[in-house]
Amino acid sequence: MTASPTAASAADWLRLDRQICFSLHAASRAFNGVYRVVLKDLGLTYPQYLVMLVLWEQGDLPVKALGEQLRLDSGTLSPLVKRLEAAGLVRRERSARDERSVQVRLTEQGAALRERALEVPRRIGAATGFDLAEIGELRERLDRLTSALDAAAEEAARETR
Amino acid sequence: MTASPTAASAADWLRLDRQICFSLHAASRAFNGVYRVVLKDLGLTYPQYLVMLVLWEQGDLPVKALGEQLRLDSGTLSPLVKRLEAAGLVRRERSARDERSVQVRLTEQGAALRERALEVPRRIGAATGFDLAEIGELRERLDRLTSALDAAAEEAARETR
DNA sequence: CACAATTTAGTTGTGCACAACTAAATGGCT
DNA sequence: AGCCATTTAGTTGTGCACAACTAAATTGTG
Repeated sequence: MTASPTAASAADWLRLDRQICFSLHAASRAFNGVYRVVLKDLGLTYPQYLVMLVLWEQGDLPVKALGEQLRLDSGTLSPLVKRLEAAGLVRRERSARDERSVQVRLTEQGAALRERALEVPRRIGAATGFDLAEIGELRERLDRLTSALDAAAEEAARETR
Repeated sequence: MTASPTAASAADWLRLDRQICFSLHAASRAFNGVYRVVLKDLGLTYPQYLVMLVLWEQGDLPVKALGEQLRLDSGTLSPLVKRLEAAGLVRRERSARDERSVQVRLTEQGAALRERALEVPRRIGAATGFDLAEIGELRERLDRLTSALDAAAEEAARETR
């Protein structure tokens, strides 16, 4: 198996895999890191900021809808939203019509926080040196990658079954 | 930039921020997800796989060097490496020359796992539909983003001090 | 109507990321 | 030599991600 072409190219792929895995992993953590610093002033973590962004944009939503928007399940969202509630930014209210559903509502304080959050993208964007076109292109590529990966996960899971 | 700069453009940036934040966050988790499925056979998590990739490529390393390669600190690596040890894939040995340092060594079993891991990149890569050039380009962009973000985090941290 | 299947949140347990801290060994400096 | 700063791992605590599970309400079907 030493000098055979299959083994060599498989090893090359392993090296490439290390590179791309690492790049994405590092980028994600770097992103998280810079937001952590900027969001510290607002008292938000990065995932909490994502939730607030959705609420600011779309108004009050049930946990279910939040999870769909952000692709997060209740195991992640339930405690996160509770922490937002503890911070006084949202209220959780059982829907009267469907008692299974919990509506997440911005409080005055939560809505007001948006004003301060308007600063955030400027502080990030300005410093990264990426212009709008580049951001858009990167985003398009990442979304394409995500779709492909989701499909691949489906495929891989099917193989295992 | 539009003619009316302040409120409208800040809100626009907030919306863009939501989009790019979400795209990267989602891509990272999708990546994690597809690897989770594929790595299940090997009994590895994604970060554990990253550590093993470095060890396969570069041989035994102290925890310090692993952390530098992967930009992970001891708070993450110490328990992770312990779990790899518990799985029989590595041994941890205090260096005789410098008793502060802990050398992470592949066991026979750990080295042997590489053979099975050679399958992994093919299973991922084939399914994503990205060719080598695209992977390279994406990687270059992500690395540039990471550098910029690291610099931005430095900058932001300096502002706060 | 009765009851099984589905939907919606929440809980529990495992692992990762990171900040803040501790402990021990080392190296440098006077 | 003596001491202090640095280096290297490890520990503790908080929060996120996700799998597997539970509980309760709702919906669909015979």
